[in-house]
Amino acid sequence: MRMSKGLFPTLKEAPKEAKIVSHKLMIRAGLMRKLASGIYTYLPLGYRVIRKIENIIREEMNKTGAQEVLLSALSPQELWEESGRWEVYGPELMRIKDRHNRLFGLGPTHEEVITDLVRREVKSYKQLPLTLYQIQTKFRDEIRPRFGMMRAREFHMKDAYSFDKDEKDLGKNYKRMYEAYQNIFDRCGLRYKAVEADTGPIGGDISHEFMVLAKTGEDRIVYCRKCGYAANVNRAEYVKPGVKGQGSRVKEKGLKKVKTPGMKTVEEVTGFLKCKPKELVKTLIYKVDGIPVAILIRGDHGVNERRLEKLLKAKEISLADEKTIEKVTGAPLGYSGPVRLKIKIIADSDVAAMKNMISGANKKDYHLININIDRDFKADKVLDIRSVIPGDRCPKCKTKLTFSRGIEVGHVFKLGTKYSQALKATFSDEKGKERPLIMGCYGIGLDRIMAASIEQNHDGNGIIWPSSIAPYQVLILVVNNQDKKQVKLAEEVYKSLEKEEIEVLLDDRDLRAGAKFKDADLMGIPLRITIGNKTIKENRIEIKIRKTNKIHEINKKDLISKIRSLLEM
RNA sequence: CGGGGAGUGGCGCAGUUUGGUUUAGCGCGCAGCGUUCGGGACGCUGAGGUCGUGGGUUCGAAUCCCACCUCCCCGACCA
Repeated sequence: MRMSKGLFPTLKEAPKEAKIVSHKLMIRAGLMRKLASGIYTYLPLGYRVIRKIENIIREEMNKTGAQEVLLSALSPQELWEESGRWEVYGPELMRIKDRHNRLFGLGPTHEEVITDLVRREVKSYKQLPLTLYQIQTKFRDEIRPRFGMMRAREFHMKDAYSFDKDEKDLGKNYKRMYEAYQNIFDRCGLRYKAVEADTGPIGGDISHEFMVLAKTGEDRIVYCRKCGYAANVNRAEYVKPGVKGQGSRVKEKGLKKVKTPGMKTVEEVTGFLKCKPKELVKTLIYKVDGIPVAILIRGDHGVNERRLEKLLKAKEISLADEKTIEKVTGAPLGYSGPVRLKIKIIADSDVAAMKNMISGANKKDYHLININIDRDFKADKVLDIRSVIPGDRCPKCKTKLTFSRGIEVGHVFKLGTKYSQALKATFSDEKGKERPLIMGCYGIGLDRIMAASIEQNHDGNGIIWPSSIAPYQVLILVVNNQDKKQVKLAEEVYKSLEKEEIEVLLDDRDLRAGAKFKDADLMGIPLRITIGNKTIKENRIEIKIRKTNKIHEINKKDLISKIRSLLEM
């Protein structure tokens, strides 16, 4: 491609709305432009990257034996009602009406549509296992789109769905996909971790997220450097470091009620009472299988709901609504406390070790100070239910856990029969018995791979693409466009690369050399061939590696082989 | 949705506090001519703006008032 003939709009300055590097660089390098909040247009350069990523994914998916389909983005309300998600998904599901006033959802994910397809076409265990995938545009009306393509309302996703006759086969499929995902992210040149994850609104039992390690990531993860254990903090297991026997020696002070008008949150209360969050106890009212239970957790800790669910052997837990809280505590949200509470109380073990704690008084605008366990209230159970904190150790090998931030680029789930049961997608097994299909689902965000790659691979001058997803492999820069010799040589080199099917960009724009150099660095093409006076004089071709800044000067006849070997590095 | 900030040529900004001295300005970019040409050159000339939108106040509004729209940031069932 000749740059003089195409659209390559680079910018010296990024628009002020862009806050993180990948977003800034994607706009500056002319990969995309914003259309509306969370909605973007891909320019030629950006779309080439997306297609590169798409092809890597396609190749790896096909290797697993999965087949590619294309499902409609638009799907009828009735289908979503069958699964219950027309309600459950909430405002994040974009809905539109057709001219007959019939409602449609714009697909944020496609479990319903694929399950509908398969329930019509698959009748027998002989047709299983079956895995279908698609690479398609998705829509999610994000509560707050941000960071450019990182959290957009319209984005691109590969979603795969597996159908099996039993759990064992699902396990095999899950493993196959997990490995395919590793291949994909390896090939894209990302540094990532696969972590144990929560299943969220998609549902299912087991799931792993693939997290690209980056400071700007929205998720927090922990991992063990020694044994490789890794999990999202919201569900990470841990072993507490040895507890120092202090606390027991602290003298118990007298219980006191204090007025805290309008102070509800930990921040407000600690600010008002001039104390630290760790002296406070949060009394969270949960519904455990429908029954209200009070969970006591230290002010600076969070609840690991996954753990709680497991330890209580509960099917479903969730925070109670405000009405339930008022009924149970006799006070509005923000003033709950354990003293004289009539429901079951479960305390985190860190709370059990506290003395003279502060909590709500179960009365509006009042808190209690110097609360002590056993004296002022009794906990029905003491459990380790807080979420992981720095200092905690690996549940498998007891090494201290490392904290990091991650960008979720992929997620694999074992769904089980959640959707097949709701949509009555069944098959006949070997004995002729009708059973629901066992499902798995597997997603990858293409745009996020692109953004995450930039987060991990850039410098002060711009993007540094790994050659696997670079929009072009080589950029030829003509230093002086007026110099006929230079132009002629550049054309010659350009044509020889094109002939070899090396993806090449020729910067033949009528700009000064400096501007072209800046743009070349910004766009991050892995190899740059500079053709200037020096080239002509010395009769040697100069190749610069974007990543290392290393310059190779070679004879013209070795050009192609040198480029090939440099690209394979 | 709650809180904060911002909308002035394509991009980045000044001007708004105290309405008139601005014919609305600057840098970059864009067009033409000339000189230049290995890391965002220089000179001259020029094009491009309903100052987010709609009302209002006033002799006079980018500037004051009201309403709305858009964009960005922080937070969101953690009491």
